[in-house]
Amino acid sequence: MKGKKEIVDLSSSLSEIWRVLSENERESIRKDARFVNYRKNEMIYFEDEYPKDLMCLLKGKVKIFKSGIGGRSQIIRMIRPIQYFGYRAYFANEPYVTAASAFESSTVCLISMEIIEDILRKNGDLAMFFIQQLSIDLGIADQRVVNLTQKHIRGRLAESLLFLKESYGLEEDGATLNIYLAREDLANLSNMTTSNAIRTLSGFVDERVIAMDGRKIKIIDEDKLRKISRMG
Amino acid sequence: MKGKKEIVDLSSSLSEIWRVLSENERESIRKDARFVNYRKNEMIYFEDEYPKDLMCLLKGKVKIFKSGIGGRSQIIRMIRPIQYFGYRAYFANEPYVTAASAFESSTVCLISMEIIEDILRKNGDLAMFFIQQLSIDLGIADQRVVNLTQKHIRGRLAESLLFLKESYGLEEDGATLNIYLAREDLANLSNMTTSNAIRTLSGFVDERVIAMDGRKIKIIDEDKLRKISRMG
DNA sequence: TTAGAATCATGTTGTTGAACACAAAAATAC
DNA sequence: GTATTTTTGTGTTCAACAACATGATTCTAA
Repeated sequence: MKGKKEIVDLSSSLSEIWRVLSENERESIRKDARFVNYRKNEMIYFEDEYPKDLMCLLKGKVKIFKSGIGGRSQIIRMIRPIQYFGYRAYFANEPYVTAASAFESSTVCLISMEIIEDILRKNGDLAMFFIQQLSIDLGIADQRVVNLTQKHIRGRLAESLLFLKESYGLEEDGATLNIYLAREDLANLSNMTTSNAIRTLSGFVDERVIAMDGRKIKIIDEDKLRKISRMG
Repeated sequence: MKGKKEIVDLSSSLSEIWRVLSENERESIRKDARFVNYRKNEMIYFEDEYPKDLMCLLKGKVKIFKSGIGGRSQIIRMIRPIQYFGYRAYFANEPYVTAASAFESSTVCLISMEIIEDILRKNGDLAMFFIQQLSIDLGIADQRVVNLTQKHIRGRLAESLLFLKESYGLEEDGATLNIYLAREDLANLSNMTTSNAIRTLSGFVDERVIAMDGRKIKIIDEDKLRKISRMG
């Protein structure tokens, strides 16, 4: 019935929740699932909109951000493939308090939250999946409050670089971050101005902690980076 | 079987979860529920401990905090009676990343998390209760990241005062905050040093936004306080 | 019981350093 | 070749910190 372009294999794409579902449950999700492509920098949802769908990133990179005081934006989290997002606001019964945009060309699978809620009310394993995700994210958010408020500028930037490494990994050379961020995005991730991101990055290059080539960032001395992240 | 001192009525004390439970489920909770009193400033749990129990504050006030860089502590949230806490770490399968202490003499009801997990895997309503709580808290944490990092010192303090009003209400005079915090705690809540909390509070008194008498804080001009909180 | 000691919370001030705004140049992308 | 991004420099603001003063409370030993 739905478009024929869905070559995507749901069972492997949504693996984490697929595992815990019955055949019936899978069927109702199959019927509803939609796939949407977003171009680089395209908005996926906006602050204050009402959430309707669970989203699972299949391909690409997505940033979740908030516009703060004077429109200054703060990146809250970054999403990588096979991560779910967009469900918090629905569960809290609120409009989105964040916005999401495709950081690079991305594919997202959408599933109606109402269907998900129906299923999880009967399926304890699925309920536990969301409880666990939310609990992990809440722990990260609590840690982030302390990191962003108490660490100094170098520590915050070092931490962001390590976070990007954990999230998206490295390229074949085993050193270059597998994501190319504008200085401005790096700044929004680390709670600093673009100027300071640039200055501090240059500092790291001088100290031979990283190397840069345009937006490519190579981690030279990860131990030292960790030390900076802990101390400053 | 259990101590006779439990005059506490579980059905009204745990009302929010009690409503959604079957008689069987209630019985297994009744059998396990324990009541513990904590004196002012006594620790309830410590960072890095393993979580075992769901906690429900029945009486008193509790603060959840993290020790950050150089032992500087950051208050993450404040708990008021009939709020649940202590479950996040269990669900995330982690040791506590925060600590909790009684802010004043408090009574807590403890229920084994294993029992709770067993029940919620079969009871979709209970599962939704925790999903909703976690979702709300995660939204607050995201907002908090922006508030604490982007607002200026006056805005952060103003926000904390309004938060305390929302959380614990006012005394009979309709103006005095129904919680007496040390300047240090106020500072830890607002991400500033004790000196700055004192300085900024004095400023608010000069501007006739609040009045102070020791630890008592009277909100004189709530509109102005809101304006300060919004503007930064 | 009370004078004094010790401790802690509160309040004040000056200094220092960090981070920001602004501006303007250089490099790069489209 | 125009626009955007990146880079560097300068002056200013702001908040952390240290050092210190004061007052309240608790403890203790005569």
